Amino acid sequence: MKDYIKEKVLAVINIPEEKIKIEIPPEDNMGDFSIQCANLRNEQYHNPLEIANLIKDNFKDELGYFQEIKTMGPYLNFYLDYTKFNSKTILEIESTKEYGSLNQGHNEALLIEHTSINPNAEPHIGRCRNSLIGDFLSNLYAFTGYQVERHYFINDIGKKIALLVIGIEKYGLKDESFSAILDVYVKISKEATTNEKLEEQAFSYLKEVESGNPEMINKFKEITDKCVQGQLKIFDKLDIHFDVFTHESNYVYNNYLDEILTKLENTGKLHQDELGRKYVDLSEYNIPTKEPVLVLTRSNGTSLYPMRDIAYTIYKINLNSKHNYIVLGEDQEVYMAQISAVLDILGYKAPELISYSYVLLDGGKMSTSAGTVVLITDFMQAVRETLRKEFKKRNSEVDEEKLDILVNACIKFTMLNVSKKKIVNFNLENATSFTGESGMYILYSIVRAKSILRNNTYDLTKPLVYQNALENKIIKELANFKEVINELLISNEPAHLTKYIFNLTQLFSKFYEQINITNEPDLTLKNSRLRLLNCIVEVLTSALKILGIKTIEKL
RNA sequence: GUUCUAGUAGCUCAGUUGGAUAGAGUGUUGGCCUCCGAAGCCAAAGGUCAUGAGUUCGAAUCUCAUCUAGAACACCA
Repeated sequence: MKDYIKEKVLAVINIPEEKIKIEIPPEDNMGDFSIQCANLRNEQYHNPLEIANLIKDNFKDELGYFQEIKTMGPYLNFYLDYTKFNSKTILEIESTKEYGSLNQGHNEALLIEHTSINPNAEPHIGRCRNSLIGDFLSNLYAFTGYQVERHYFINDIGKKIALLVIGIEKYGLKDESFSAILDVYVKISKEATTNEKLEEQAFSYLKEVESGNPEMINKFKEITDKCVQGQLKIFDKLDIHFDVFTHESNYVYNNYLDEILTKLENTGKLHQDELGRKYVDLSEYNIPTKEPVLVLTRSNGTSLYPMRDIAYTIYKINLNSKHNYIVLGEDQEVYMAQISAVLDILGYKAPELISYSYVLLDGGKMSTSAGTVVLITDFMQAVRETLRKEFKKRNSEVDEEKLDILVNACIKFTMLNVSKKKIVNFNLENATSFTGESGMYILYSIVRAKSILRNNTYDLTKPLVYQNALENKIIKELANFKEVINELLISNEPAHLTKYIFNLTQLFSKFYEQINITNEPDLTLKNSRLRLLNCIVEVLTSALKILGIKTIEKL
């Protein structure tokens, strides 16, 4: 509709297309679309009021979408002809398989890496922000017609893992569980702060891995794989899955790293300092580090993480150089700029970075050692208990399968409802509440709608009649879904989608209170309302699916 | 110290490329179940958009400065 208005305005006055901004007026009585004509001034047109009148008088609404076009000061307001617009929108939603998707991806492949948590850590709510945003993006791009491949990088070597291996050799494991491994890690890393010999031993283990000692390599792999299994179990509960796993160690005991170093050497950007460390000169890239370099190797010749990461990233770029995304915390922004610069030197285009801010716990930083951390499993448990209590209060029961869905809905909606760039101030009490702006409210509303749809039948061939301002408003919001999706592909901002979902749900709740459906005596009206209800459910279900939230039929 | 990000109602947050009277949720205070599921709906109160200047016909939005919080900046990953 906005394109239509734009096209017709351009036919009236001669101005650059990008100067025309179609807005949604703040009040319902101001129409459905508007143009602020002060923006259209140039050498030819001076007076906004005159411009508004000029367009109004010459606007050719060939398809008859508008019942009225009015000026209000410098504003030009367009009033939709709802009888036409409503039917058109409802029919489009009913006949489109995935309304909102315009197949923007044209079935092209898209690669995204997210989560990639260190094996020695259990996911907490801070880290899982990465997974939730990553999964949201994966779903969004899949919805819009991309063939999405989700990648997970397993950091199975490095000092921390070496320490873990040493710890298990020293203390053994009380059982095969993930938490048993984590216990050992906590113990050994504490010990390492006072015992310098442990660090030496760790480095010697790493050296053996890099020189290809198969026994040592296996030790590392075996332990980290167990860890990853533990992590994946947790993500499985969140309904988050991955397609491709890559071990960091792959890039260590073959010649891959040497090849990259040779290539870098040929560009003249690779240098070695007096301690024998190899580093890349990034002085041409304006990266805000004290020294404009990126160090790739230790003085003993073993690789540092950036070295392996570059190798891995090149592997990903070779798989997909066109649509390549990575989700990282804001603390990695400068690091990523360094990696991108090195890739640029080597002639590669770096993946597109999606970054997000920290999660603080009740205003303070989360710290594993201080115990001020909320593990995702504990968070899920807390939400589950709150839900159980609420069901009990209402003397109703809920099975575990439904609880799984509800818990996910609460967590995902809460976490994705804050803009990526904003720090989340996490408060368990707020996060587990589910009145108002919450996943529970959304799912509950859908259940109410579905219960009406279940108990009534409707006919898709009968004419559509709407005579209520609220219905007009809802249908306009449904049509807006396409634009929201388009905007998401640019902003990659999950909070925009949660706000849309909440807004539409709220409109539904008003509709539910104000307008009777089942008992409406006029069958045409009843049929039209049922079809509208069905469209609301369709759009909400699609939108929730992008957030990674499933819906339920009954509570 | 340098660079980046943020600061909007008691609390948690929206506010799209500058545009009409700054919006939600939550909490508070009232009201609404004989009626499609009250985990809901309606209403009221609640604001120096951190502060100060500037640009503009017009600023929560752009620029500069200051304050506050967070992050990054060479052998951690």
